[in-house]
Amino acid sequence: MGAQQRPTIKTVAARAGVGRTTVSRVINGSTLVSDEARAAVLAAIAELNYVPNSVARGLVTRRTNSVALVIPESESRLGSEPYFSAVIRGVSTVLTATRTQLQLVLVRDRGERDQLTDSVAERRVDGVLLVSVHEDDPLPGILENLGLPTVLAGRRSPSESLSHACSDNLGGGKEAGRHLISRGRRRIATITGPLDMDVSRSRLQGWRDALGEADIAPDGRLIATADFTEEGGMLAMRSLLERAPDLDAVFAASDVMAAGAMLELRRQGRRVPEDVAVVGFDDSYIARYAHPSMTSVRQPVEEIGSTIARLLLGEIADPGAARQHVMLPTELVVRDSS
Amino acid sequence: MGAQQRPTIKTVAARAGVGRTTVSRVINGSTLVSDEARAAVLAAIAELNYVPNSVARGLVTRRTNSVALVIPESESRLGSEPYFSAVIRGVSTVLTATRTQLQLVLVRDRGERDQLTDSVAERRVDGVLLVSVHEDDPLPGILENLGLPTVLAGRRSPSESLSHACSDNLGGGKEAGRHLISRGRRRIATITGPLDMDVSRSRLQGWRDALGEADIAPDGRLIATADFTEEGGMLAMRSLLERAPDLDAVFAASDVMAAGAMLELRRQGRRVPEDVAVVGFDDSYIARYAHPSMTSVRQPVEEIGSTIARLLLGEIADPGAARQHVMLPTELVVRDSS
DNA sequence: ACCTCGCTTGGGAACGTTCCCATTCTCTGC
DNA sequence: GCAGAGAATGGGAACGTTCCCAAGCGAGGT
Repeated sequence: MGAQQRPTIKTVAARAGVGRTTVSRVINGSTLVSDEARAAVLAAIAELNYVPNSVARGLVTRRTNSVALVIPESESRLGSEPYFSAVIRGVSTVLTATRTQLQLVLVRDRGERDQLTDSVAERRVDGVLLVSVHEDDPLPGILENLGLPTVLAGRRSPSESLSHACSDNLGGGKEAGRHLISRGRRRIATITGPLDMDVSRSRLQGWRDALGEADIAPDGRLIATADFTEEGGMLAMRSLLERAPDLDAVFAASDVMAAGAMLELRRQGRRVPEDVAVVGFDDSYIARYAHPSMTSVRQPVEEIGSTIARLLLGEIADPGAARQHVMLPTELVVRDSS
Repeated sequence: MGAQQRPTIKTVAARAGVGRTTVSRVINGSTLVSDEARAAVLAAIAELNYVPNSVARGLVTRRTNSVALVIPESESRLGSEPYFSAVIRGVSTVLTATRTQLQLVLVRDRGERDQLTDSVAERRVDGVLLVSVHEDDPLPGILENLGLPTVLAGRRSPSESLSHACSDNLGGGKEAGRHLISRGRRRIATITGPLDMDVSRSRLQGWRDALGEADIAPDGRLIATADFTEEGGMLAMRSLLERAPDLDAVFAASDVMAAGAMLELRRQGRRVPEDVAVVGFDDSYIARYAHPSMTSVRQPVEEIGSTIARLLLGEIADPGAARQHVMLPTELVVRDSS
């Protein structure tokens, strides 16, 4: 039972006493069908428990009603990095509403990336969402050449040509800097992400702008680069303390790195926030669970997810349409670490 | 450019000077092809940059090389619940290695679930992975009736008939109980998950067993049920403290609930671990980030993910094979909260 | 020298849809 | 009463692959 031959559009047509085409028209909501024919078809569909075969449909329509969401797993582990989970959630919300399937692709290394482009070339998806792209990432270019609609979460540079949604990283960094200054701090360090990513550069620039506004002279010893991991944040903090032992605040470009920094601060006997104030970025649960709870720049990650999904669906529906760039606001959430 | 007509198997055949079938044979690795024909075909494929159309292939083979991973989003938000991220990671690892696509389905409510069964009926996937099933969940039965290979992470009951992988929840609960007893605690409470889930019942039973071993009389006032959320853990803790103010330890069936419990304990002025020892379950980053850091029962979540993926691929390859049940060991990780 | 067997090969059919087009039927207007 | 328009309908072809089967072609055995 259960596994017997499933009905096709022909079976339905026979049962309803009409032709294949009429059934197809009913399924696809064409108006050029008489009421009685439509009723007969709908009855037959219900009786036979018929569901159209989406693969056969895809062969002729050249549409799969599914999009890929590509997440680079190498650099920031899904799970320890709540950012990705939130993006997935936002994307999924929009896709489910439009009955589009979500193909999740975790890319760990180069080999897997090549597989990905194959899979995309196999026309298994109508479009691609890319998260966390580096400036020199070849993937967006490849996809563009394949003529496949592509939308980014984040951007490769401020002049990004592909459609994308990102948060106001410059503004967020500036807000973090201003906040620390307003708390009376003057030796304010920063831990940035990889500098080949626009997120990192923008947040760094925001921090610089805030310091500039307050006429605090730039000091290279107060800048350390890490890789968005806790371990990296720890090491960066250590290096900062060596080069600038008198620092009294640090702005990290992610909560995870800020958590690593706080670990190192405690290890070296510096109190947070009394000796060193800390501000993170993301406002994930890590900020809430941290001890002391962490001040952090909130970015609307789930909304980024839903936005890129919406942009992609638009681009699939109308490939000729103009590319769109969306920037979402950030917001400082003040807690005990600053 | 880029979007011009993509080559088909016919184009390749013409270019290589052979028939369609020979090209197909080369692609699918048949040995019944002469070396020179194979060489010609491979050359043509390379020159034309040909990639087989997987949709057309799927139409005749009735295989899509993609499986669905279904995650109920309602009860435990992806992201705040690291369990799901880890499962996804494990699943993805195995699938990528076998070039199988992963369709991620977040199910929020009944309506979305119905869509899911439709989508499954449309034959878009070769099999389904279900996470976090409740005892009376209709989905496994529906899928079984559709004749679609189905594998569960976790089980509906100890006599689960479908293939599944789960961790040794009974053993884990027992270990947690024994540990607290070994710390000299005697009034040991527990916060369980929903009792219509086997995970919850098994962990509870393990806790009971441990208490029984130590000849501690059961006491209903020491049991509270929550829903695997932080909020729920908080409320459960409050209720426990009301009913049994003399409790000196609590075992929560998840880290998230344990975190909620710790919050409530602190609010009521009980020190952890001096007044009340706390043990969680999962050993997620929440346990590490908690303050004090949390003792927790580690379960190999990523391995559960890779196991169910492997089981599903096996079942797809050989639908007649016997169902398999895998139980993975847990391990107590002792930290400062106990 | 002929038959047979095994290795290669390629054409036809099928998978289940949608789209194009021709056909039938009905109704309107003169 | 008849031409023409427009609505409704259904058959054929196509989408790009795989599978079935028939056929070509040497070689080896009798």
